[in-house]
Amino acid sequence: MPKRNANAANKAGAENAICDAIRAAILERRLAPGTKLREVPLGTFFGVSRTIVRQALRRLAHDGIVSLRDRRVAVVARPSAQEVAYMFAARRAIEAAVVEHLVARITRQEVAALRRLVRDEEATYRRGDRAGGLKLSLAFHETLGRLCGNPVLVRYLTELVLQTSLAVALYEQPNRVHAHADHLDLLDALAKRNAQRAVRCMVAHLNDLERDLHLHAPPGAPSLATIFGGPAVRRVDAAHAGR
Amino acid sequence: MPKRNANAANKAGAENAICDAIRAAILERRLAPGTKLREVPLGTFFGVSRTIVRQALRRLAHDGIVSLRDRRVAVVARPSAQEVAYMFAARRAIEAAVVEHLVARITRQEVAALRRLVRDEEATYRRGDRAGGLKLSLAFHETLGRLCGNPVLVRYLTELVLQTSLAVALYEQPNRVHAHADHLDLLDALAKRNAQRAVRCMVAHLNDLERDLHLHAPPGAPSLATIFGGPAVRRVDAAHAGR
DNA sequence: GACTCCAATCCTGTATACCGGATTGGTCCC
DNA sequence: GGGACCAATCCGGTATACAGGATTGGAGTC
Repeated sequence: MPKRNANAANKAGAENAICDAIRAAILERRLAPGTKLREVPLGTFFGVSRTIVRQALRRLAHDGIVSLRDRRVAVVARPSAQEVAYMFAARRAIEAAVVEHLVARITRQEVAALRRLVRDEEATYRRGDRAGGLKLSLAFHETLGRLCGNPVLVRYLTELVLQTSLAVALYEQPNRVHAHADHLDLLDALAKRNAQRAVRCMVAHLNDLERDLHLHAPPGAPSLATIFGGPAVRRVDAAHAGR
Repeated sequence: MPKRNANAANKAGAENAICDAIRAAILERRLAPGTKLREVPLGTFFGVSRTIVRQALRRLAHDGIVSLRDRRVAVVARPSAQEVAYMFAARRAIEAAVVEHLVARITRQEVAALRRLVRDEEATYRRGDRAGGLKLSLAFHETLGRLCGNPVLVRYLTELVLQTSLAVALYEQPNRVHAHADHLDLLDALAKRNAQRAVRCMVAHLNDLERDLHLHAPPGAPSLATIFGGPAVRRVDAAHAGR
Protein backbone atom coordinates (compact mmCIF):
# COMPACT_ATOMS: atom_id res chain seq x y z
CA MET A 1 0.00 0.00 0.00
CA PRO A 2 1.69 3.18 -1.15
CA LYS A 3 0.97 5.42 1.78
CA ARG A 4 1.66 9.12 1.68
CA ASN A 5 4.76 9.65 3.76
CA ALA A 6 5.43 13.27 2.98
CA ASN A 7 7.20 14.51 6.07
CA ALA A 8 7.86 11.26 7.90
CA ALA A 9 9.94 9.91 5.03
CA ASN A 10 13.67 9.59 5.44
CA LYS A 11 15.23 11.48 2.60
CA ALA A 12 17.79 8.82 1.85
CA GLY A 13 15.45 6.01 0.87
CA ALA A 14 12.94 8.18 -0.92
CA GLU A 15 14.21 7.24 -4.35
CA ASN A 16 13.86 3.56 -3.57
CA ALA A 17 10.45 4.21 -2.14
CA ILE A 18 9.32 5.85 -5.37
CA CYS A 19 10.80 3.07 -7.50
CA ASP A 20 9.19 0.40 -5.36
CA ALA A 21 5.86 2.17 -5.36
CA ILE A 22 5.81 2.48 -9.13
CA ARG A 23 7.01 -1.07 -9.63
CA ALA A 24 4.34 -2.38 -7.28
CA ALA A 25 1.70 -0.27 -8.96
CA ILE A 26 2.65 -1.70 -12.32
CA LEU A 27 2.67 -5.27 -11.05
CA GLU A 28 -0.74 -4.76 -9.46
CA ARG A 29 -2.12 -3.17 -12.61
CA ARG A 30 -2.79 0.12 -10.86
CA LEU A 31 -0.57 1.89 -13.38
CA ALA A 32 -1.50 1.17 -16.96
CA PRO A 33 1.05 1.34 -19.78
CA GLY A 34 1.18 4.86 -21.17
CA THR A 35 0.26 6.57 -17.92
CA LYS A 36 2.04 9.89 -17.54
CA LEU A 37 4.48 10.23 -14.67
CA ARG A 38 4.98 13.93 -14.00
CA GLU A 39 7.90 14.88 -11.84
CA VAL A 40 6.38 17.62 -9.72
CA PRO A 41 3.26 15.76 -8.56
CA LEU A 42 5.30 12.68 -7.73
CA GLY A 43 7.74 14.81 -5.79
CA THR A 44 4.97 16.55 -3.92
CA PHE A 45 3.35 13.25 -3.06
CA PHE A 46 6.51 11.68 -1.73
CA GLY A 47 7.77 14.85 -0.10
CA VAL A 48 10.94 15.24 -2.11
CA SER A 49 12.13 17.51 -4.87
CA ARG A 50 12.16 16.80 -8.57
CA THR A 51 15.79 15.77 -8.27
CA ILE A 52 14.92 12.56 -6.48
CA VAL A 53 11.91 11.81 -8.65
CA ARG A 54 14.02 12.30 -11.71
CA GLN A 55 16.61 9.82 -10.43
CA ALA A 56 13.90 7.29 -9.72
CA LEU A 57 12.37 7.70 -13.17
CA ARG A 58 15.77 7.31 -14.73
CA ARG A 59 16.35 4.07 -12.90
CA LEU A 60 12.97 2.74 -13.94
CA ALA A 61 13.72 3.77 -17.51
CA HIS A 62 16.93 1.81 -17.37
CA ASP A 63 14.89 -1.16 -16.17
CA GLY A 64 12.68 -0.79 -19.22
CA ILE A 65 9.37 -0.07 -17.53
CA VAL A 66 9.34 3.68 -17.99
CA SER A 67 9.73 5.47 -21.28
CA LEU A 68 11.74 8.68 -21.09
CA ARG A 69 11.57 10.54 -24.39
CA ASP A 70 13.54 13.74 -24.57
CA ARG A 71 11.79 16.87 -23.31
CA ARG A 72 8.56 14.98 -22.94
CA VAL A 73 6.74 13.70 -19.94
CA ALA A 74 7.81 10.26 -18.70
CA VAL A 75 5.25 7.53 -19.22
CA VAL A 76 4.86 3.93 -18.20
CA ALA A 77 6.38 1.96 -21.05
CA ARG A 78 4.19 0.39 -23.72
CA PRO A 79 6.43 -2.19 -25.34
CA SER A 80 5.75 -2.97 -28.98
CA ALA A 81 4.91 -6.48 -30.09
CA GLN A 82 8.45 -6.78 -31.40
CA GLU A 83 9.95 -5.74 -28.11
CA VAL A 84 7.72 -8.16 -26.26
CA ALA A 85 9.00 -10.96 -28.44
CA TYR A 86 12.56 -9.97 -27.63
CA MET A 87 11.95 -9.81 -23.91
CA PHE A 88 10.28 -13.21 -23.90
CA ALA A 89 13.23 -14.69 -25.76
CA ALA A 90 15.59 -13.17 -23.23
CA ARG A 91 13.45 -14.39 -20.39
CA ARG A 92 13.51 -17.92 -21.74
CA ALA A 93 17.29 -17.77 -21.80
CA ILE A 94 17.58 -16.40 -18.28
CA GLU A 95 15.01 -18.64 -16.68
CA ALA A 96 16.47 -21.68 -18.40
CA ALA A 97 19.82 -20.81 -16.88
CA VAL A 98 18.19 -20.30 -13.49
CA VAL A 99 16.54 -23.69 -13.70
CA GLU A 100 19.79 -25.35 -14.73
CA HIS A 101 21.57 -23.90 -11.75
CA LEU A 102 18.70 -24.83 -9.52
CA VAL A 103 18.63 -28.49 -10.48
CA ALA A 104 22.01 -28.99 -8.86
CA ARG A 105 21.42 -27.16 -5.64
CA ILE A 106 17.75 -27.10 -4.71
CA THR A 107 16.80 -28.86 -1.47
CA ARG A 108 13.75 -30.92 -0.60
CA GLN A 109 12.61 -28.20 1.76
CA GLU A 110 12.77 -25.61 -0.96
CA VAL A 111 10.82 -27.78 -3.36
CA ALA A 112 8.21 -28.30 -0.68
CA ALA A 113 7.97 -24.58 -0.04
CA LEU A 114 7.57 -23.91 -3.74
CA ARG A 115 4.87 -26.55 -3.98
CA ARG A 116 3.02 -24.81 -1.19
CA LEU A 117 3.40 -21.53 -3.07
CA VAL A 118 1.92 -23.02 -6.22
CA ARG A 119 -0.99 -24.53 -4.33
CA ASP A 120 -1.62 -21.18 -2.73
CA GLU A 121 -1.54 -19.57 -6.15
CA GLU A 122 -3.98 -22.12 -7.50
CA ALA A 123 -6.36 -21.59 -4.61
CA THR A 124 -6.19 -17.84 -5.00
CA TYR A 125 -7.03 -18.06 -8.68
CA ARG A 126 -9.85 -20.46 -7.97
CA ARG A 127 -11.20 -18.02 -5.42
CA GLY A 128 -11.53 -15.55 -8.29
CA ASP A 129 -8.77 -13.27 -7.04
CA ARG A 130 -6.92 -12.76 -10.29
CA ALA A 131 -4.65 -9.99 -9.02
CA GLY A 132 -3.56 -12.04 -6.05
CA GLY A 133 -2.99 -15.10 -8.20
CA LEU A 134 -0.90 -13.14 -10.63
CA LYS A 135 1.20 -11.80 -7.81
CA LEU A 136 1.82 -15.29 -6.46
CA SER A 137 2.68 -16.50 -9.93
CA LEU A 138 5.32 -13.82 -10.23
CA ALA A 139 6.51 -14.65 -6.73
CA PHE A 140 7.06 -18.21 -7.91
CA HIS A 141 9.40 -17.10 -10.66
CA GLU A 142 11.25 -14.67 -8.45
CA THR A 143 11.67 -17.27 -5.75
CA LEU A 144 13.20 -19.64 -8.28
CA GLY A 145 15.59 -16.86 -9.15
CA ARG A 146 16.57 -16.17 -5.59
CA LEU A 147 17.13 -19.85 -4.86
CA CYS A 148 19.48 -20.22 -7.81
CA GLY A 149 21.94 -18.11 -5.89
CA ASN A 150 23.27 -15.91 -8.67
CA PRO A 151 22.47 -12.23 -8.01
CA VAL A 152 23.28 -11.23 -11.58
CA LEU A 153 20.75 -13.65 -13.00
CA VAL A 154 18.29 -12.52 -10.36
CA ARG A 155 18.66 -8.91 -11.44
CA TYR A 156 18.01 -9.72 -15.06
CA LEU A 157 15.17 -12.02 -14.17
CA THR A 158 13.49 -9.43 -11.96
CA GLU A 159 13.81 -6.86 -14.70
CA LEU A 160 12.33 -9.17 -17.29
CA VAL A 161 9.50 -10.32 -15.06
CA LEU A 162 8.49 -6.71 -14.55
CA GLN A 163 8.69 -5.91 -18.25
CA THR A 164 6.81 -9.07 -19.08
CA SER A 165 4.15 -8.09 -16.62
CA LEU A 166 3.77 -4.84 -18.52
CA ALA A 167 3.53 -6.74 -21.77
CA VAL A 168 0.81 -8.97 -20.37
CA ALA A 169 -1.11 -5.94 -19.16
CA LEU A 170 -0.96 -4.55 -22.69
CA TYR A 171 -1.72 -7.62 -24.72
CA GLU A 172 -3.53 -10.15 -22.56
CA GLN A 173 -6.78 -11.68 -23.59
CA PRO A 174 -9.40 -10.92 -20.96
CA ASN A 175 -10.73 -14.45 -20.65
CA ARG A 176 -7.41 -16.17 -20.35
CA VAL A 177 -7.03 -18.98 -17.84
CA HIS A 178 -3.76 -19.44 -16.05
CA ALA A 179 -2.15 -22.85 -16.35
CA HIS A 180 -1.14 -23.94 -12.85
CA ALA A 181 -0.01 -27.37 -13.99
CA ASP A 182 3.07 -25.89 -15.64
CA HIS A 183 4.54 -24.83 -12.35
CA LEU A 184 3.93 -28.20 -10.74
CA ASP A 185 5.47 -30.06 -13.67
CA LEU A 186 8.54 -27.91 -13.37
CA LEU A 187 8.80 -28.64 -9.65
CA ASP A 188 8.55 -32.35 -10.36
CA ALA A 189 11.44 -32.18 -12.78
CA LEU A 190 13.44 -30.12 -10.32
CA ALA A 191 12.78 -32.54 -7.50
CA LYS A 192 14.00 -35.40 -9.67
CA ARG A 193 17.04 -33.37 -10.73
CA ASN A 194 16.12 -33.85 -14.36
CA ALA A 195 17.75 -30.79 -15.88
CA GLN A 196 16.61 -31.33 -19.45
CA ARG A 197 13.02 -31.83 -18.51
CA ALA A 198 13.05 -28.92 -16.09
CA VAL A 199 14.41 -26.57 -18.72
CA ARG A 200 11.93 -27.86 -21.26
CA CYS A 201 9.10 -27.26 -18.78
CA MET A 202 10.20 -23.71 -18.13
CA VAL A 203 10.62 -22.86 -21.79
CA ALA A 204 7.27 -24.41 -22.64
CA HIS A 205 5.64 -22.48 -19.80
CA LEU A 206 7.01 -19.19 -21.07
CA ASN A 207 6.04 -20.08 -24.62
CA ASP A 208 2.49 -20.68 -23.46
CA LEU A 209 2.46 -17.35 -21.69
CA GLU A 210 3.64 -15.60 -24.81
CA ARG A 211 1.34 -17.46 -27.16
CA ASP A 212 -1.69 -16.51 -25.11
CA LEU A 213 -1.02 -12.85 -25.74
CA HIS A 214 -2.47 -11.37 -28.87
CA LEU A 215 0.41 -9.41 -30.22
CA HIS A 216 -1.47 -8.29 -33.29
CA ALA A 217 -3.97 -5.49 -32.75
CA PRO A 218 -2.58 -2.02 -32.28
CA PRO A 219 -1.42 -0.81 -28.91
CA GLY A 220 -1.00 2.42 -30.83
CA ALA A 221 -3.61 4.41 -28.98
CA PRO A 222 -3.74 4.24 -25.19
CA SER A 223 -6.12 1.36 -25.71
CA LEU A 224 -9.48 3.08 -25.60
CA ALA A 225 -10.89 -0.25 -26.66
CA THR A 226 -9.52 -1.81 -23.49
CA ILE A 227 -10.92 0.99 -21.37
CA PHE A 228 -14.44 0.66 -22.75
CA GLY A 229 -14.39 -3.10 -22.89
CA GLY A 230 -14.45 -3.68 -26.64
CA PRO A 231 -13.51 -2.29 -30.02
CA ALA A 232 -14.96 1.19 -30.26
CA VAL A 233 -15.86 0.71 -33.91
CA ARG A 234 -18.53 -1.81 -32.97
CA ARG A 235 -20.30 0.61 -30.71
CA VAL A 236 -20.14 3.43 -33.19
CA ASP A 237 -21.44 1.11 -35.88
CA ALA A 238 -24.27 0.06 -33.62
CA ALA A 239 -25.23 3.61 -32.72
CA HIS A 240 -25.04 4.95 -36.25
CA ALA A 241 -26.19 1.78 -37.90
CA GLY A 242 -27.75 3.61 -40.84
CA ARG A 243 -24.58 5.31 -41.95
CA MET B 1 39.90 9.06 -28.44
CA PRO B 2 38.36 11.06 -25.61
CA LYS B 3 39.10 14.55 -26.75
CA ARG B 4 38.42 17.57 -24.62
CA ASN B 5 35.31 19.11 -26.05
CA ALA B 6 34.59 21.67 -23.38
CA ASN B 7 32.79 24.38 -25.28
CA ALA B 8 32.18 22.67 -28.61
CA ALA B 9 30.16 19.90 -26.96
CA ASN B 10 26.46 19.68 -27.53
CA LYS B 11 24.87 19.66 -24.13
CA ALA B 12 22.42 16.98 -25.01
CA GLY B 13 24.80 14.13 -25.67
CA ALA B 14 27.28 15.02 -22.96
CA GLU B 15 26.06 12.32 -20.63
CA ASN B 16 26.51 9.70 -23.30
CA ALA B 17 29.91 11.12 -24.10
CA ILE B 18 31.00 10.73 -20.49
CA CYS B 19 29.63 7.21 -20.26
CA ASP B 20 31.28 6.21 -23.49
CA ALA B 21 34.56 7.78 -22.51
CA ILE B 22 34.65 5.97 -19.19
CA ARG B 23 33.55 2.70 -20.74
CA ALA B 24 36.24 2.99 -23.38
CA ALA B 25 38.85 3.90 -20.81
CA ILE B 26 37.96 0.83 -18.80
CA LEU B 27 38.04 -1.44 -21.84
CA GLU B 28 41.40 -0.06 -22.85
CA ARG B 29 42.76 -0.43 -19.34
CA ARG B 30 43.33 3.29 -18.96
CA LEU B 31 41.08 3.33 -15.91
CA ALA B 32 42.08 0.77 -13.32
CA PRO B 33 39.55 -0.71 -10.88
CA GLY B 34 39.35 1.43 -7.79
CA THR B 35 40.17 4.68 -9.54
CA LYS B 36 38.30 7.60 -8.04
CA LEU B 37 35.83 9.40 -10.27
CA ARG B 38 35.23 12.84 -8.80
CA GLU B 39 32.26 14.74 -10.11
CA VAL B 40 33.69 18.23 -10.39
CA PRO B 41 36.85 17.40 -12.35
CA LEU B 42 34.88 15.23 -14.75
CA GLY B 43 32.35 18.00 -15.21
CA THR B 44 35.07 20.56 -15.82
CA PHE B 45 36.78 18.31 -18.33
CA PHE B 46 33.64 17.64 -20.31
CA GLY B 47 32.29 21.15 -19.96
CA VAL B 48 29.12 20.29 -18.08
CA SER B 49 27.91 20.65 -14.54
CA ARG B 50 27.93 18.00 -11.85
CA THR B 51 24.31 17.22 -12.68
CA ILE B 52 25.25 15.54 -15.93
CA VAL B 53 28.30 13.82 -14.51
CA ARG B 54 26.20 12.47 -11.69
CA GLN B 55 23.68 11.05 -14.13
CA ALA B 56 26.44 9.40 -16.11
CA LEU B 57 27.99 7.89 -13.00
CA ARG B 58 24.63 6.61 -11.93
CA ARG B 59 24.10 4.91 -15.24
CA LEU B 60 27.53 3.31 -15.08
CA ALA B 61 26.80 2.19 -11.54
CA HIS B 62 23.64 0.54 -12.76
CA ASP B 63 25.74 -1.21 -15.38
CA GLY B 64 27.96 -2.53 -12.63
CA ILE B 65 31.25 -0.91 -13.62
CA VAL B 66 31.18 1.98 -11.15
CA SER B 67 30.76 1.64 -7.43
CA LEU B 68 28.67 4.36 -5.82
CA ARG B 69 28.83 4.17 -2.04
CA ASP B 70 26.78 6.70 -0.15
CA ARG B 71 28.42 10.07 0.50
CA ARG B 72 31.71 8.76 -0.83
CA VAL B 73 33.52 9.37 -4.03
CA ALA B 74 32.54 7.12 -6.93
CA VAL B 75 35.16 4.61 -7.98
CA VAL B 76 35.65 2.19 -10.82
CA ALA B 77 34.21 -1.07 -9.54
CA ARG B 78 36.46 -3.80 -8.17
CA PRO B 79 34.31 -6.90 -8.28
CA SER B 80 35.04 -9.54 -5.68
CA ALA B 81 36.02 -13.06 -6.70
CA GLN B 82 32.51 -14.15 -5.83
CA GLU B 83 30.93 -11.49 -8.00
CA VAL B 84 33.22 -12.41 -10.85
CA ALA B 85 32.07 -15.99 -10.61
CA TYR B 86 28.46 -14.82 -10.78
CA MET B 87 29.04 -12.60 -13.78
CA PHE B 88 30.79 -15.37 -15.66
CA ALA B 89 27.94 -17.72 -14.95
CA ALA B 90 25.50 -15.12 -16.24
CA ARG B 91 27.65 -14.49 -19.26
CA ARG B 92 27.71 -18.17 -20.10
CA ALA B 93 23.93 -18.19 -20.00
CA ILE B 94 23.56 -15.11 -22.17
CA GLU B 95 26.19 -15.99 -24.72
CA ALA B 96 24.84 -19.52 -25.00
CA ALA B 97 21.45 -18.05 -25.82
CA VAL B 98 23.03 -15.69 -28.33
CA VAL B 99 24.78 -18.56 -30.04
CA GLU B 100 21.62 -20.62 -30.12
CA HIS B 101 19.74 -17.80 -31.82
CA LEU B 102 22.62 -17.23 -34.15
CA VAL B 103 22.81 -20.81 -35.42
CA ALA B 104 19.45 -20.43 -37.06
CA ARG B 105 19.93 -17.08 -38.69
CA ILE B 106 23.59 -16.41 -39.40
CA THR B 107 24.56 -16.03 -43.08
CA ARG B 108 27.67 -17.13 -44.91
CA GLN B 109 28.71 -13.52 -45.34
CA GLU B 110 28.47 -12.89 -41.64
CA VAL B 111 30.52 -15.97 -40.84
CA ALA B 112 33.12 -14.81 -43.33
CA ALA B 113 33.24 -11.36 -41.78
CA LEU B 114 33.65 -12.87 -38.33
CA ARG B 115 36.44 -15.09 -39.58
CA ARG B 116 38.21 -12.03 -40.89
CA LEU B 117 37.74 -10.38 -37.53
CA VAL B 118 39.29 -13.34 -35.74
CA ARG B 119 42.24 -13.43 -38.12
CA ASP B 120 42.73 -9.74 -37.55
CA GLU B 121 42.64 -10.31 -33.82
CA GLU B 122 45.17 -13.11 -34.10
CA ALA B 123 47.51 -10.97 -36.18
CA THR B 124 47.21 -8.08 -33.75
CA TYR B 125 48.10 -10.30 -30.82
CA ARG B 126 51.02 -11.80 -32.72
CA ARG B 127 52.24 -8.31 -33.46
CA GLY B 128 52.50 -7.86 -29.69
CA ASP B 129 49.66 -5.37 -29.48
CA ARG B 130 47.83 -6.82 -26.51
CA ALA B 131 45.46 -3.90 -26.03
CA GLY B 132 44.40 -3.97 -29.68
CA GLY B 133 43.97 -7.71 -29.61
CA LEU B 134 41.84 -7.54 -26.51
CA LYS B 135 39.66 -4.92 -28.12
CA LEU B 136 39.13 -7.07 -31.20
CA SER B 137 38.38 -10.05 -29.02
CA LEU B 138 35.66 -8.09 -27.28
CA ALA B 139 34.44 -6.86 -30.66
CA PHE B 140 34.02 -10.48 -31.69
CA HIS B 141 31.67 -11.19 -28.80
CA GLU B 142 29.74 -7.98 -29.28
CA THR B 143 29.37 -8.64 -32.98
CA LEU B 144 27.95 -12.07 -32.23
CA GLY B 145 25.48 -10.33 -29.98
CA ARG B 146 24.45 -7.81 -32.55
CA LEU B 147 23.99 -10.45 -35.22
CA CYS B 148 21.68 -12.50 -33.00
CA GLY B 149 19.13 -9.74 -33.46
CA ASN B 150 17.76 -9.53 -29.94
CA PRO B 151 18.43 -6.09 -28.43
CA VAL B 152 17.63 -7.27 -24.92
CA LEU B 153 20.25 -9.98 -25.05
CA VAL B 154 22.66 -7.50 -26.60
CA ARG B 155 22.18 -5.13 -23.69
CA TYR B 156 22.88 -7.80 -21.13
CA LEU B 157 25.80 -9.11 -23.12
CA THR B 158 27.38 -5.69 -23.49
CA GLU B 159 26.98 -5.10 -19.79
CA LEU B 160 28.57 -8.41 -18.92
CA VAL B 161 31.41 -8.03 -21.38
CA LEU B 162 32.30 -4.73 -19.77
CA GLN B 163 32.12 -6.13 -16.26
CA THR B 164 34.12 -9.15 -17.31
CA SER B 165 36.71 -6.87 -18.78
CA LEU B 166 37.01 -5.23 -15.39
CA ALA B 167 37.34 -8.61 -13.75
CA VAL B 168 40.11 -9.59 -16.12
CA ALA B 169 41.92 -6.35 -15.41
CA LEU B 170 41.76 -7.16 -11.72
CA TYR B 171 42.62 -10.82 -11.72
CA GLU B 172 44.47 -11.67 -14.91
CA GLN B 173 47.79 -13.41 -14.87
CA PRO B 174 50.37 -11.20 -16.58
CA ASN B 175 51.80 -13.91 -18.80
CA ARG B 176 48.52 -15.25 -20.05
CA VAL B 177 48.20 -16.15 -23.71
CA HIS B 178 44.93 -15.65 -25.49
CA ALA B 179 43.46 -18.69 -27.17
CA HIS B 180 42.45 -17.68 -30.68
CA ALA B 181 41.47 -21.19 -31.66
CA ASP B 182 38.34 -21.01 -29.51
CA HIS B 183 36.79 -18.34 -31.68
CA LEU B 184 37.52 -20.22 -34.88
CA ASP B 185 36.07 -23.45 -33.51
CA LEU B 186 32.92 -21.59 -32.59
CA LEU B 187 32.65 -20.13 -36.07
CA ASP B 188 33.03 -23.60 -37.55
CA ALA B 189 30.18 -24.91 -35.49
CA LEU B 190 28.06 -21.88 -36.40
CA ALA B 191 28.77 -22.31 -40.10
CA LYS B 192 27.68 -25.92 -39.88
CA ARG B 193 24.59 -24.92 -37.90
CA ASN B 194 25.55 -27.31 -35.15
CA ALA B 195 23.84 -25.70 -32.20
CA GLN B 196 25.02 -28.10 -29.53
CA ARG B 197 28.64 -27.87 -30.55
CA ALA B 198 28.49 -24.10 -30.93
CA VAL B 199 27.07 -23.68 -27.45
CA ARG B 200 29.63 -26.09 -26.05
CA CYS B 201 32.41 -24.11 -27.75
CA MET B 202 31.19 -20.85 -26.31
CA VAL B 203 30.77 -22.20 -22.81
CA ALA B 204 34.18 -23.84 -22.92
CA HIS B 205 35.71 -20.61 -24.18
CA LEU B 206 34.25 -18.64 -21.30
CA ASN B 207 35.29 -21.33 -18.85
CA ASP B 208 38.86 -21.06 -20.10
CA LEU B 209 38.75 -17.33 -19.72
CA GLU B 210 37.53 -17.64 -16.15
CA ARG B 211 39.92 -20.42 -15.22
CA ASP B 212 42.91 -18.41 -16.36
CA LEU B 213 42.11 -15.73 -13.78
CA HIS B 214 43.55 -16.22 -10.33
CA LEU B 215 40.61 -15.40 -8.17
CA HIS B 216 42.47 -16.12 -4.95
CA ALA B 217 44.89 -13.43 -3.80
CA PRO B 218 43.40 -10.31 -2.28
CA PRO B 219 42.16 -7.48 -4.42
CA GLY B 220 41.63 -5.91 -0.99
CA ALA B 221 44.15 -3.12 -1.36
CA PRO B 222 44.30 -1.14 -4.62
CA SER B 223 46.75 -3.82 -5.67
CA LEU B 224 50.07 -2.30 -4.73
CA ALA B 225 51.52 -5.67 -5.62
CA THR B 226 50.26 -5.24 -9.16
CA ILE B 227 51.63 -1.71 -9.33
CA PHE B 228 55.12 -2.73 -8.21
CA GLY B 229 55.19 -6.00 -10.09
CA GLY B 230 55.27 -8.47 -7.20
CA PRO B 231 54.05 -9.25 -3.69
CA ALA B 232 55.22 -6.45 -1.43
CA VAL B 233 55.85 -8.86 1.44
CA ARG B 234 58.75 -10.43 -0.43
CA ARG B 235 60.54 -7.14 -0.74
CA VAL B 236 60.00 -6.23 2.87
CA ASP B 237 61.20 -9.66 3.91
CA ALA B 238 64.26 -9.31 1.76
CA ALA B 239 65.10 -5.88 3.12
CA HIS B 240 64.59 -6.81 6.78
CA ALA B 241 65.78 -10.36 6.46
CA GLY B 242 67.18 -10.47 9.99
CA ARG B 243 63.93 -9.69 11.74
C1' DG C 1 59.27 9.30 17.65
C1' DA C 2 54.69 7.60 16.94
C1' DC C 3 49.92 7.76 17.81
C1' DT C 4 45.68 10.29 18.44
C1' DC C 5 42.60 13.95 18.26
C1' DC C 6 40.86 17.99 15.88
C1' DA C 7 39.92 21.40 12.51
C1' DA C 8 39.96 23.04 7.86
C1' DT C 9 38.84 21.58 3.38
C1' DC C 10 36.79 18.91 0.00
C1' DC C 11 33.13 16.40 -1.91
C1' DT C 12 28.64 14.59 -2.31
C1' DG C 13 23.28 14.96 -1.50
C1' DT C 14 19.34 17.76 -2.16
C1' DA C 15 16.69 21.65 -3.38
C1' DT C 16 15.77 25.37 -6.31
C1' DA C 17 16.24 28.95 -9.96
C1' DC C 18 16.24 29.76 -14.68
C1' DC C 19 15.82 28.55 -19.56
C1' DG C 20 13.81 26.69 -23.58
C1' DG C 21 10.90 23.53 -25.80
C1' DA C 22 6.22 21.10 -25.65
C1' DT C 23 1.27 21.42 -24.94
C1' DT C 24 -3.10 23.18 -24.90
C1' DG C 25 -6.83 26.27 -25.34
C1' DG C 26 -8.52 30.20 -27.79
C1' DT C 27 -9.06 32.87 -31.79
C1' DC C 28 -9.06 33.83 -36.52
C1' DC C 29 -9.75 32.55 -41.20
C1' DC C 30 -11.60 29.76 -44.81
C1' DG D 1 -18.94 24.92 -38.73
C1' DG D 2 -14.40 23.09 -39.09
C1' DG D 3 -9.60 23.51 -39.31
C1' DA D 4 -5.24 25.88 -38.69
C1' DC D 5 -2.42 29.24 -36.42
C1' DC D 6 -0.81 31.47 -32.19
C1' DA D 7 0.03 32.67 -27.47
C1' DA D 8 0.03 31.58 -22.63
C1' DT D 9 1.14 28.01 -19.60
C1' DC D 10 3.25 23.96 -18.20
C1' DC D 11 6.98 20.94 -17.81
C1' DG D 12 11.39 18.97 -18.32
C1' DG D 13 16.87 20.03 -18.81
C1' DT D 14 20.70 22.08 -16.75
C1' DA D 15 23.30 24.78 -13.65
C1' DT D 16 24.07 26.30 -9.21
C1' DA D 17 23.52 27.31 -4.21
C1' DC D 18 23.52 25.45 0.22
C1' DA D 19 24.06 21.84 3.84
C1' DG D 20 26.27 18.06 6.04
C1' DG D 21 29.31 14.20 6.20
C1' DA D 22 34.11 12.38 4.81
C1' DT D 23 39.00 13.10 4.39
C1' DT D 24 43.30 14.79 5.30
C1' DG D 25 46.91 17.45 7.31
C1' DG D 26 48.68 19.33 11.49
C1' DA D 27 49.25 19.96 16.32
C1' DG D 28 49.38 18.13 20.73
C1' DT D 29 50.41 14.34 23.88
C1' DC D 30 52.19 10.04 25.70
